[in-house]
Amino acid sequence: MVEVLAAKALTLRHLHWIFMAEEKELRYDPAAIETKWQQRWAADPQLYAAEPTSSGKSKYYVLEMLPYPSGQLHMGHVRNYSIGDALARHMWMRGYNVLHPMGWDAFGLPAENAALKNNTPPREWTLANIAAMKRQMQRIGFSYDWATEVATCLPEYYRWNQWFFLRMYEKGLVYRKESKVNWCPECATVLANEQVINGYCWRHEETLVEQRELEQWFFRITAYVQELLDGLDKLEGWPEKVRTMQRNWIGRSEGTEIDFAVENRGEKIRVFTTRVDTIFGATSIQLAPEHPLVTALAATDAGLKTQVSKLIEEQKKAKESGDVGAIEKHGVPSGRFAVNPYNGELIPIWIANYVLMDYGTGAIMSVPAHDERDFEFAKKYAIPIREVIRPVQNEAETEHGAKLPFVSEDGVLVNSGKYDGLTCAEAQKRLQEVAARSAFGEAKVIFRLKDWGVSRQRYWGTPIPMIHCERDGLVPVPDDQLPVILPDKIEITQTGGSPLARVPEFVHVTCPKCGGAARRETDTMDTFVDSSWYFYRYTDAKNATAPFDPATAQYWFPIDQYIGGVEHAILHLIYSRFWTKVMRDLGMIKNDEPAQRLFTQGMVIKDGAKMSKSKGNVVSPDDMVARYGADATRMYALFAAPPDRDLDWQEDGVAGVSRFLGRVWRLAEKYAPIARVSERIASTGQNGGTAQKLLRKLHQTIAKITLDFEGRWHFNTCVAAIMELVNELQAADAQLTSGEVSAPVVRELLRVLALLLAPFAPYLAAELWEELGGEGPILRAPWPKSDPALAKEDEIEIPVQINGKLVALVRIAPDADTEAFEMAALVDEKVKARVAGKMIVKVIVVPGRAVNLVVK
RNA sequence: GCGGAAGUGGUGAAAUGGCAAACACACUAGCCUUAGGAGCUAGCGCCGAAAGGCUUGCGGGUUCAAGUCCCGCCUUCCGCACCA
Repeated sequence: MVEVLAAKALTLRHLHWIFMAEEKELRYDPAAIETKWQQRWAADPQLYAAEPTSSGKSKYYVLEMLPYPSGQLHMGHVRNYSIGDALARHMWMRGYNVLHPMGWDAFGLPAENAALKNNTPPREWTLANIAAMKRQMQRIGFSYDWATEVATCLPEYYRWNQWFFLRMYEKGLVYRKESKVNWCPECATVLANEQVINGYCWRHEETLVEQRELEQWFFRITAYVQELLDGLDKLEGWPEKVRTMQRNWIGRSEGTEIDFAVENRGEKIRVFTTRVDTIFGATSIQLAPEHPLVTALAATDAGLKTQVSKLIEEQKKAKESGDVGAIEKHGVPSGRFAVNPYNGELIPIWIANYVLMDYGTGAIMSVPAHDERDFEFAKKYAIPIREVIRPVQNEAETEHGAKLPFVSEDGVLVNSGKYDGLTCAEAQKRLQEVAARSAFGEAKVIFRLKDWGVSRQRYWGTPIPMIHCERDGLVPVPDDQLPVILPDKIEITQTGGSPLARVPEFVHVTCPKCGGAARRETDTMDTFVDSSWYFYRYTDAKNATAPFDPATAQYWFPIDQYIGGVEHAILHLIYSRFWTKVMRDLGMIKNDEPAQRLFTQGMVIKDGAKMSKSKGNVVSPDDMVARYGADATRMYALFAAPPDRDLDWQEDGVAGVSRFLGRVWRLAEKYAPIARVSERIASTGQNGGTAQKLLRKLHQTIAKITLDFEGRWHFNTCVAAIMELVNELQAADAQLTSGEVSAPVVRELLRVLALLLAPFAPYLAAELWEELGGEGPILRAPWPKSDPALAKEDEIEIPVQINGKLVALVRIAPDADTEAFEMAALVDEKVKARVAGKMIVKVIVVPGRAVNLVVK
């Protein structure tokens, strides 16, 4: 009895299976198609490999920013990589030698946090995440050459960070100095700026981050500051926004430094000003609370000391809360006076909380009449306000003086002794000359950009290859002892500075110079070091004797197209420009800049907000791929908005793209047999209007998409154009089925459709290509060429306007002459009716576009 | 405050100075059916029964013609900010 029931159940299940199988024939099944092709592609490691530099083809290096291996791709990645992948595939089809690599920015704090939380070693956690994300990328079908894969946490990679560090040390581009760092007392460790959120620790919402002085390693990026600034003008392939952000970050400022002697003391105060022309209006000197002179004065004055530490405290708090501009201006008089070198005037020296020690000289001359902040401060403390610049434009205003503070440089000097009457610009020049001649000042350019602090008191990063010896001081690790391996066995805790300092086997070494006992540096490098040169490593990823081969790098560089998020506009993109210049000066490369063109894609948002766990609006790529397929997911990412704009993720939209791909698939299923017939039966050459119409649309679509890839990158309209083409094919079902459209034309239509889809929906394109009997991988098939003759319309509809208002549409050949256009417009019934009884003053014909009648 | 970008249907959006709303989503109606996250057909900016009129943040301007160019303003987003 049991057996009978079992047999029956089996039969039903069997029937159901057959039934499902039949249904599958009619149904687009992305999972089946994509699994099949994923396996085939995985079995062909050469598919996405670049050819040797001797290939003779033009090279094209397309690069997407490498991800941090968090363990999960997010939609931002999918969008970024879908853009790059479409471009790479297109360039392959255009016959270029394409380098399209991927890697992992694998060092960083999250691995240590995960280690704490899950008791998993950072290395293990990171490598597992890399494996998981690589699987995701392969599932989506991105065309990376995995043979050049780079993971920055592996010794094969980070040994070259150390190597570069030593080369830069030799060139004086690495140095050590005391510096302020963010310190979380709860974590008992240093935090990166990004880990300080409104002055609080990112892990301890209630803990204020402190500033501490520590010995830190620095890269002398300021040695290249002017070149980094000037280079921006030449980076025409970079978004203006990014160039502007970098200019602001570099913050070049031209001005003058002037020494003010301190009355009754031997010292001088050096101030920086961009407005030396206003110096006769200086009615006080303002010092930063941490200025050395203030420290000296406070040392012998307990009362002053208390007040100054209050100012420092205020400044610190403001800095921590991230709202420095909102601080209430506050200061104390030092009781001392300074001498204005131009006129010998004695002016009081104050100490103010709005003056910063780390900009300029930490001291300013205060000119209340011509500076907003000085004005506010002078009002508060009743410091004299002396007007020394009068506006030139307005006579009436000049007589009574301008409204103060008058900050414009569009004026002439007054109350300035022999300089009266000069314009601001003239005065600046003259006053600088005088200062230089009398040796109390000079013209000076200062920058906001500071040297790059690279020390991190953390475990999961590149060990800094230096040794501290009591006899020999700082000793670099010799090249033949590289890499300094990051020890595996380590206990990660949240307390007590550099974790490496607690690994005795790591710390204790013999000094390479004297052979005596010495200690290793236990700080590791900022992870931005890793990402500053990784794209050079891709060109020669397996090199065990050098970071890369210069000749190979020279072939591939500069990167033709770099694609990533705008959040890297400053740090990563300045550091990697700096690194490129350093490598150039080391003689390793010839290019001055890493990337010819940069594209910054928009964010992926959902319900009007950036996707984030806390908002609960995260859409998982895995989920999308499982429901709609990889093709639909990535094609939606390109279709929903132009790539540079923010994209609002709407799942219904993905479903729509998936339905579209289903239509394409069914279309191919239906007509592929007809298309294949053409291989055996000669073309009759008899194609009616429908065939012509379809071919016209086809060639228009080719032209549109080709053009877009060449610069505009509006892939959303490319996808729309393919949809229009498919809609037309579908509307011509009767003619396609009946044979009215000949088999060779059907074949051509489907073949080109597959080619056009290849950059956007590579799985389906490969499937169609195979079904149509295409030769080799579609990726290597030549990109179709648009035939202008076939694309041309024989008749177009153009608007006829009367006084700029649309009144009729007339049909006419697009290449008809001006008279024909005018005639066509004038004979139209609607036009006649509107013109009747009036006078045509003028007829404007824009051939091929419009006719406008000016009528009275 | 400085710098940058953007404002178009119910939604995502499209439009070399020349028919505003292509392509899609959602919605409505109908058909088909293996009742599906399926397919097909049609409709779908606003007002209006229709004819027709109106419509690209607001106000000006240039032009035969402006979503597009120019001037002023408003709003939103992003970056920088007591930078001397």
